[in-house]
Amino acid sequence: MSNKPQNVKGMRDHLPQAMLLRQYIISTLTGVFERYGFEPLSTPVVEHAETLEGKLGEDEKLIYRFEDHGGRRLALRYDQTVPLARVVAQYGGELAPRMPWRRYAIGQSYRGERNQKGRYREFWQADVDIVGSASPLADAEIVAVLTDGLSALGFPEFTTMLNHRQVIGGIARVSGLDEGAAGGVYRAIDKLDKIGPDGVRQALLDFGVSAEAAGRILSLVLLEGSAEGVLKELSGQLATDERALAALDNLRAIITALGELGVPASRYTVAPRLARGLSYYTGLVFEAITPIWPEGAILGGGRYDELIGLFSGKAVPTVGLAFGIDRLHDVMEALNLGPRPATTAHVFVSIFGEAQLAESLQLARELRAAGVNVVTSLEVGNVGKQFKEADRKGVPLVLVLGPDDVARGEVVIKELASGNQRSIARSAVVQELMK
RNA sequence: GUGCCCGUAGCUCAAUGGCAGAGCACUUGAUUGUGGAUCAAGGGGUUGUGGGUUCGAAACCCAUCGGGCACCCCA
Repeated sequence: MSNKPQNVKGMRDHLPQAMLLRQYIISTLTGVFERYGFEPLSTPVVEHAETLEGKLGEDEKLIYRFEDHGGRRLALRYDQTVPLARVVAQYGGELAPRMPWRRYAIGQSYRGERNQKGRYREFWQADVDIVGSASPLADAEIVAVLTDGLSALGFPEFTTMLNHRQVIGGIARVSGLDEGAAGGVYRAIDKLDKIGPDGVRQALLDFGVSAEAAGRILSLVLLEGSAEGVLKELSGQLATDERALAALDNLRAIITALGELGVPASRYTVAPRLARGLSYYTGLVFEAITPIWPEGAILGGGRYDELIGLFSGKAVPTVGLAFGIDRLHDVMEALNLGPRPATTAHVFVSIFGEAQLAESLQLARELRAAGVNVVTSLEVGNVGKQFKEADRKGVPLVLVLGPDDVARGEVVIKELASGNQRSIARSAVVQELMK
């Protein structure tokens, strides 16, 4: 530790190669969010510990807590959702004209888990929420943003699994379970993809669920196929449970709106097995999955109509989702998606010799003023070495202003990848490179 | 948070108790108007860190920091 510095466990450095892709992801998603009229919000990563406490259920043990110099009990934010709730309560009047408020927030959150691939103690999320609307249109719009976002990033294959908290609740109730037992049952169900139907059956029996009830739960949870078909089957099976029927109506309305928003039916399924851990969800829940990332969801979200009311005292219906930037990055890396520039500079301006120094820097200035990313040599002379530097750094173009070129009023532009070079008029260079 | 595996040059790895090495990368030169290929030379290490065992430790033991995997949970 003393000689070789190391990062803090689970907290990662992002070197330029990684950052270029991460910034692409962030700017692409930002573009999608703003096309839907979402507005940016930024809050500190540090909150009062009590702001985060009492919102997350068992996950609270993962919160980073500490005391500051003044003895205040503080915590690093666990997600962007609870801070959003705080902001809505704190600035209610100021935000009122924006309601229903579409807001996005991109930044890091912290969870004290043991890290694994795709799971870090500091991680970035792009969080998108619609605050102050209970309309199924809002739920559908969030799913549409999800679909557009992944499409804009170039994901070829992904599916969003949709479910509703009261469908899961209904399954538990018609199987004769009380609400108290439901939590463990949801967790068992959520593992279906990992442990298989028999594993879930065993887990249910271990929870004390009767064999008959376990069989019934399994048959419901295993339903799949077209969204329409699954909804119809669930309606029959859950006919005695009013809340579940209302939930199914809600899902139908959301799916109808999805169609109107242009989300193709191939992009989503109704999946009764989807539970999701966060305790604050009250309605729609969803997760996007992609076949090449079996480790888990690359994003997830849902409706949480009560969380924001915990601070403000009145219910503020809200639906939202979080893109996991780190997982998106890992998947895109694996699939070779997105642009892969080696560096930010597009043009390397070499400096032939002392006599050409001013002339070369002047050209660089003009290019920058025109919006071209330019790096200049910091060494004067030895053009061969300068070419080597440009090549090593991955800058695509090298400009040479040698004595002969300057005398002719020309500049040599060489494209390193192809090796092609040509000489063009000095006066035309800026125009040429702006293309 | 629990369990298991791992940490040697910038990177990938070798050396299993007895001289710390290779490939790639990097620097310089062959090449004073042009990178990549080739050839030659060179720099680079307290073997993550601290302690212990031993005549002798990269190797064995303990602790610690970091990485990976499975639980758990999730983005």
